[in-house]
Order: sequence, then C-alpha cells, then structure tokens
Amino acid sequence: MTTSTRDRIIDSAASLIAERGFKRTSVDDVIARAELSGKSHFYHYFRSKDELGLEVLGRQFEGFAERGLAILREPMIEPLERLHLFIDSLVALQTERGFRIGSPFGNLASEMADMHEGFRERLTTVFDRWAKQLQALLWEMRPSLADDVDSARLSRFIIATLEGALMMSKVNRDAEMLRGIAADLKRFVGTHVREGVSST
Amino acid sequence: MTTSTRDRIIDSAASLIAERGFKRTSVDDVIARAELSGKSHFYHYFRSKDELGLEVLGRQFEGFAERGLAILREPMIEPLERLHLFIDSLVALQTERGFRIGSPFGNLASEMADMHEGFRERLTTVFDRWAKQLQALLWEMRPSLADDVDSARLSRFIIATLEGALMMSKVNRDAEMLRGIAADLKRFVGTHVREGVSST
DNA sequence: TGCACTTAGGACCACACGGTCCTATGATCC
DNA sequence: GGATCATAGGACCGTGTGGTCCTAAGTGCA
Repeated sequence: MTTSTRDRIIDSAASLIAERGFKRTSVDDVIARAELSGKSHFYHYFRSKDELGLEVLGRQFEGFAERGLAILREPMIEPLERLHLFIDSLVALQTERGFRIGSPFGNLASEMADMHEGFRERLTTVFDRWAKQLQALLWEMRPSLADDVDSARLSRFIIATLEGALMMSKVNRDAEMLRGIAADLKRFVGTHVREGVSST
Repeated sequence: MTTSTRDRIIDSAASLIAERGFKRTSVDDVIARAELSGKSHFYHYFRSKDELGLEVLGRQFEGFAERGLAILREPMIEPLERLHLFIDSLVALQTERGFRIGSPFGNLASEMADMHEGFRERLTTVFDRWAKQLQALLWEMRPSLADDVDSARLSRFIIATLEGALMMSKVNRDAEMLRGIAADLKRFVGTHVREGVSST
C-alpha cells in the first residue's frame, strides 16, 4: 500500500491551503490536485469541506510539533541556544518562502477563528501545546533565570511576537525587519537571565 | 446635507468588514445596511467591491491615526507614560469588544495581503505610519534611553508584539493572556531605559 | 459466490456573488 | 427648459461553489 487516498487528499489540501488559504481552496481544486475521479470520490472520504479543514489543521500542527518544535527538545543543545535556533528556523523558513506564508497558524487563526467554533477551539489547543513546549524549555533554564520569571507568560509573549512578526513580514516582505524583531526577541529573553550565571 | 451617500456606504462597509472580514461581506450586505435602493445605486459610487475595500482600509487607518494613535502625541504626558497608555488602550478596546476584532489591520493583512497587490501596498504604508509615530515618541525619550537603542527596530517590535497579542487573544478569548503580554512589552521597553535617569 | 469497499464518471442542484443593463422619477443648477 | 446627477427598482447573467445522486466497474476477502 502506498499512501492511502485519504492521506493523499489531506496532503493535497494542505499544500493548497498553505498557498491560498482555506476559503479560496475549493473542493474541486483538491480533487484536481489529488487526482480523484470526481466529487463523489472526495465525499466518499469526507463529509464536508469543513471536516477536511479540521483534519488538515490537525495534521499541520502534528507536523509542526514533530518537526518545527523538535529543536526545542533537542537534549544535546543548551536550552537558550535551542530557543535561538528555533527562532532562527522560523525566520529562515519565512525568508525561503518569500514571505508568503505568515505563520502556519496565524493565517488560519484570523481566517477561521470567527467563522467556525470548531476551528477556533482547535487553534487554542495548537497554541497551548506550542506554549507548553516553550514553558518546558524555560523550566530547564530555571537555574539561570531570574526568580520572578513567569514562564507561562513569557512563552505566550514569545509566540505572540513571532506570530506578529511573521504576519508583518508577509505584508512588508522585508527580511531585515523580520530579523530585527527576532534579534530583539532574543534580547528580551536574555534580560530574564540572571547575571553572573554562565550557561555551560 | 447630512452625511453623503458615499460616506454612508463606506461606514456601512467598514462596520460589516470589522464584523466578518472583507471576503465575507457581500455587496448586497453593504447595500442593505446602507439602505441603498439597489445594485446600480451602489455601482453609481464605486466601480467595484475592491475599490470600496481600498477606500475603507484608508478611512480605517485615518481613524486609527487620528483617534487611536492620538495619545502617542499628547504633549502634556510623558513619552513613556504615553506609550503605556497607548498599549493599555488597545488592550481595553479588545477586551470591550469581546476579543472579536483582533487588530483592525492584522485581520485585513492576513486576509488581503496575498490576494491583491493594492491592498498589500496600502497595508505597508499603514504599518509604516504607525511605526513612524512610535519612532517619534522614542525620539522624544532619547535622553533617557540607552545609546544603542534602534528606534526604528524597536517600534517594529512593539507593533509586531501587539498585533500578535491581539490575534492570539482573538483565538483564546483570554483577557489575562493579553494583559500579560502587554505588561511584558512595557517591561521590554523599560529595559532600554538607562538606569539612573528619572523620567520627570 | 457474494458482500463490502474503492475507484470512476458524470449529471445535476441551489445558492451566493460580483457585476451589467435598462427604465423611470425627482432634484439641482445653468 | 434642458442637462446632469441622485435615487429607485428590478431583471438578468456568468461563474464558482459546496453538495447530492446515480450508475457501473474493479478488487479483495470470507
């Protein structure tokens, strides 16, 4: 068995949604890219377009959690360094793709959050899990962090700034601006590190 | 002469777009809310829906620049205090509106930036002008800021974080999170203030 | 052999949407 | 009084879209 048809549909839809957003991706587009025989073939696997959207969103985050966030868990690299690498990886990805993407979720967030309650809930868990990963990393850094650091809050801050930066870079198409914000973000995290504590 | 019909159309469209986004606002919706007699009445004033969208975006920012950003220019208040009040005003606005709005521009950015080059360009100038206002404020603070502060960069950072925070609060509907990010943002700006320089 | 699932393919529907066109009635102003 | 603009109202169209329905052929499994 190669990839199942269902997976093929999801992959096709995912790439289309990444390119043009959810609303502007039609079922017919998906059928064409997945090389299905027709509508009935599609509706054999999904009850509605929304169901497909939810599934794609889920997979999208699985991928992000496994690949994108993986570096946050890398045990052989120091926590702070890992965070820096993670930030850099997002910047690099966005730059590579010509600033077309924004964030995988930021886009979907604005697009879907208010149209469909199911989407919104899914998105909250996405951000929650992302925040949890960052919190875990900050927890590891604990010995070198100032005592009053609220890691839950700081992790939200990091995500918000990254999302905002990606969104703005999508509008501005400016690599420099994106790098600047990323650098400032690192700097901000740095201000939470206690002085006189070396990291290695 | 009360408000002209053209203005009435723009106002109606603006409120609809704020509620549901541009794509999900149909010309018929606008006609209904503006109480026009029909399609031809609308097309008497606008050549297309896109032309209307551009106009609304323009007005939206005029309003934001005049009212929302006004506090940044308030001469009787200290610069840093002004910045704090500005941040608080965005938080308050978003909270009042039940986290439905996000940012007036962040929404449009994700929605329109990749669909229409004209929209994207307009959005860049919007963010540029916003950034300029913040830069002017930071310039006023200059005496009390550290020497290496890059005000252009910092102003972009502030905007990105605010936009990201508003977007996330739209997904999470969490007032606490929004306040936390706002507080951290103030704190970050604070780290650029030279020590031993009192502000008044 | 027979059942269940998958692929194939096409006809069809209802609806929303942006946009055009045409006619007719007031109002305003030179 | 004629030209121009604003309001009124409705018919109409092309297109894209999500979704239904129906038929038929192939495939694997018990």
